[in-house]
Amino acid sequence: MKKAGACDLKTCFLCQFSIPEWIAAVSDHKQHLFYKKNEVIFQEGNPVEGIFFLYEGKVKVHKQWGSDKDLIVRFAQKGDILGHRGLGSGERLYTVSATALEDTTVCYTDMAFFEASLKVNPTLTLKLMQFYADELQEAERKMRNLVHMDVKSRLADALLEISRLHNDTLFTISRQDLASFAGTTYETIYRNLQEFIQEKLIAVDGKSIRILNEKKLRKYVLSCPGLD
Amino acid sequence: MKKAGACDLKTCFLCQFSIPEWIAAVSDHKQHLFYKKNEVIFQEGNPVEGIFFLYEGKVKVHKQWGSDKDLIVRFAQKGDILGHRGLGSGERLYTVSATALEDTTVCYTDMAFFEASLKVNPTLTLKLMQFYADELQEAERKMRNLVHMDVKSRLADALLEISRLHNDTLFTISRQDLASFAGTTYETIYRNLQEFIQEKLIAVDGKSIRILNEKKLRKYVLSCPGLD
DNA sequence: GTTTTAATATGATTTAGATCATATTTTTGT
DNA sequence: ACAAAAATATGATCTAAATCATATTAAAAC
Repeated sequence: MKKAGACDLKTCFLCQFSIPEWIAAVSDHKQHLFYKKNEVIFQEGNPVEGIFFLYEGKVKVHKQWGSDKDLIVRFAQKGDILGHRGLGSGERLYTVSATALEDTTVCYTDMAFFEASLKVNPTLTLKLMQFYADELQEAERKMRNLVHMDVKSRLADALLEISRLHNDTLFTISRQDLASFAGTTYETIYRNLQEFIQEKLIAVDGKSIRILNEKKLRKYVLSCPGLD
Repeated sequence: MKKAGACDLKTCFLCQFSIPEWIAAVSDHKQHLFYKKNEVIFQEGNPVEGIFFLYEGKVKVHKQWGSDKDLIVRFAQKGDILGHRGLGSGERLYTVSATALEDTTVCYTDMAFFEASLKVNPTLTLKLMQFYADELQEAERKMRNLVHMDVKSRLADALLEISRLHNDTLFTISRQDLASFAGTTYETIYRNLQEFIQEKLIAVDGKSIRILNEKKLRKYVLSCPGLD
């Protein structure tokens, strides 16, 4: 991690929903930080120190299991918040890790200042609350998928989600991360990707994946009597 | 559902964190509702109409899958909020169902009034936000458990969680609900309960379960290199 | 109070997907 | 540029847990 100067005071969640009078204070407390690819931004189990707003780059938010297993709960990108789970009422430890998937710039403020900001800016609190509501819904949807959908459908869902995130049918991701995101193993992902390739729903070249037939892919997700 | 008069204006989340001047307005908008055992309080997919505060009884919050499968994402009890997922930015549809597990009294207000309350009472918003943060952490923890723990460990976790909720080592729950909560099938729960009985970690009499050896049960949950 | 319906009990069978094993290719650190 | 580490490829094997099948019992409904 390297410090990377001040921020523009208008892009991030904190600046966007703070009252104009508060921006000066924000300016004093915020700083840009730079993380290079694969660098850990914060680690599950460590004390919560601050909150991060993603400016540039992509980050995976994941829970680790032992030394070699992992579950990616979310991918974050420009505009997203990281470290907000630390605001709960429990122990102040990060319950997830965040790792940069590419070179990443974040805007950072310590938790004390962020909490002061919440007190001063009701709109900020309200927006953050809505953000949580959305994340919770998504987490519960994924929980249900893990229990009731087979791996192929979950992989289809994961591919569509990642594509949506990149706002592009072409994107790059490691099989390992794909496995951790779909809640399965590398080998199973490998095999199911092969099947999707055969069925001409996707095309793969190295680490990059292109979605060729979104409609059919979506059918896999919906093929079950569930709603969505 | 039956209407059941006015509320005491101090027990629920909404009253507790609203400024005194707002309580009169709350009084005009809140009402007690009564649901009997197995009655549906709200249903996944239906438009969000309001928010509920549990006064008495126990409720399961669940996502359905087809007509016969189910995942219980949470049990709610006295003091808990229901229907808050409706505050997200997406479509205003309930993303979960809520069903009374016993005769239940809730305090209800329509969403428009609750949202007005949030605007007027920053503390309320802040507390709700914290509540969400906790729920999100728990949801993600369960996600990880579903992916990385075997059924027996998840059952142990479920039993401990339900016991904690009841604040008692003795509680009553159907095998089916236990299965839906642990993310597995009735048969698998049945078998694993047998094993726990054999190991003298629990005792079962009809639908009631007593935890005999919390420590060993907890070991099952922690037996893996994960943290918690 | 009897008919339906739902929950429980339990063995037998099947299968999706994890694990293991090993070779090859790609990345990354120095 | 080269060694070490990580990611990928792919077949073979194993197993936890789902599914199926069928009694039995308990709870609701009429």
